[in-house]
Amino acid sequence: MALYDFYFQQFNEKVPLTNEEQEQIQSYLTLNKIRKKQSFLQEGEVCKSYAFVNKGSLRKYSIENGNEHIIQFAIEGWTVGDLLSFLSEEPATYHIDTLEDSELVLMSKAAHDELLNIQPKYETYFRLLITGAYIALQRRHSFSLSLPVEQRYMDFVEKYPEIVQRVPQHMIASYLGLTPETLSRVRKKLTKHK
Amino acid sequence: MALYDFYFQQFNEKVPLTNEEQEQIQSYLTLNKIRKKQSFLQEGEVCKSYAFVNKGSLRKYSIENGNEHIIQFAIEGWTVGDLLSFLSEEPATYHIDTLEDSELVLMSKAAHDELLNIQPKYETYFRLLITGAYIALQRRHSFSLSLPVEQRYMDFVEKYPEIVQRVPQHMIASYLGLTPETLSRVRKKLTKHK
DNA sequence: GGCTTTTCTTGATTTAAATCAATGAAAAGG
DNA sequence: CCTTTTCATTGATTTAAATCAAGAAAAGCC
Repeated sequence: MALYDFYFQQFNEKVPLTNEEQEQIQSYLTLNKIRKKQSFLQEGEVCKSYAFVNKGSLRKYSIENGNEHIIQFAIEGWTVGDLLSFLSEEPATYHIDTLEDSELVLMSKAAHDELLNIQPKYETYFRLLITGAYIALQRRHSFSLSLPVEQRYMDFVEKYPEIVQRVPQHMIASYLGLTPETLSRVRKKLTKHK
Repeated sequence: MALYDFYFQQFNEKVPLTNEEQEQIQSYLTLNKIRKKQSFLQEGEVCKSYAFVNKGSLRKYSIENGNEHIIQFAIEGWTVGDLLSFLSEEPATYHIDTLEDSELVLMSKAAHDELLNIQPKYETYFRLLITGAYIALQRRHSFSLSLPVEQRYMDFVEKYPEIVQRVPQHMIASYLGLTPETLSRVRKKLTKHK
């Protein structure tokens, strides 16, 4: 079915699959539609599925005494979930919800475990997925330690121009660890010097 | 040989190996001794090997206009390397050097690639290694966005008491994204309220 | 042991960002 | 369409941490 085309397009870029393998893996996937501003995962619940974003956008965040801190955005082609909760089946420490009407391709924990056992290419795909995420996160953390706010914002705009278009500014501020007011002032300064 | 015992002890905790498998993997490893304060990797070089710390300690850091920012410490049982550089064979963006006399178990890129192809258990080991590192980094990044300095320092002390003993305080400050002066004052405040 | 270097602490001052407060603009929703 | 939220900007003030500066303590080395 065309429903999983995008998922397998991304998969094949990492690990090429035969048609049979693709059908095998597809049988473990389910589709899930969620409307805008609905919760996909709440802190304290177990993250039962890992999600690939077919359509729409989500945010992952933590809440620390009333303040939301956005950890990650996910748009089409990205995956999202609370990995620790998913793998260990312990309560999640993050919240995940949709920013727009979304369509998710879900891999349940049971499906994930079984595929790891029976389909080496799935393990390779997952390894590459996590490796990429780790490298990106390390870069991001490193930047947040060493670069001034202006450069961190410019880097974000350059790297994720689509997210800048689709996500409210105050959420990007939260992602960068700033208040909305500060980001507004940073932007003002940057447009002046351009 | 006993030289690799500690490496395989850690490996077996993630993925149990038979003696034959262990010997097979061992034939791809090399041992490396480095004296205190020597470089293991410099920015701009390609990270030719990923290192497991048998003995000693290292730090990974970036330099941004003269300022060092410590990304990671590695003591016995940890692994360290510039993962992006290692996998892509592009120039490293990080520096890595020893803090004490150290002994490293090295896996070269060629060995890594070959083992991934011929020994599924090595792939599983590596997947679990990176998965753990990713989860830990996400937690750390999340804390650095949301927790006040005091709690971040307490969390560090609780999680890595050994590193606190062995590493100069100003490097811990750098790891936490603080100046040495600020960390000194944070510590003073914490001992008072205890 | 004494000398040098590194590390840590403390104080005074500056600076960057948060907070507080208000207004205007845009988007969402009936 | 109008009303209500949500969102972005701007200004004034406060606050936390960086910076600047100096001295004390500890560690490393001939």
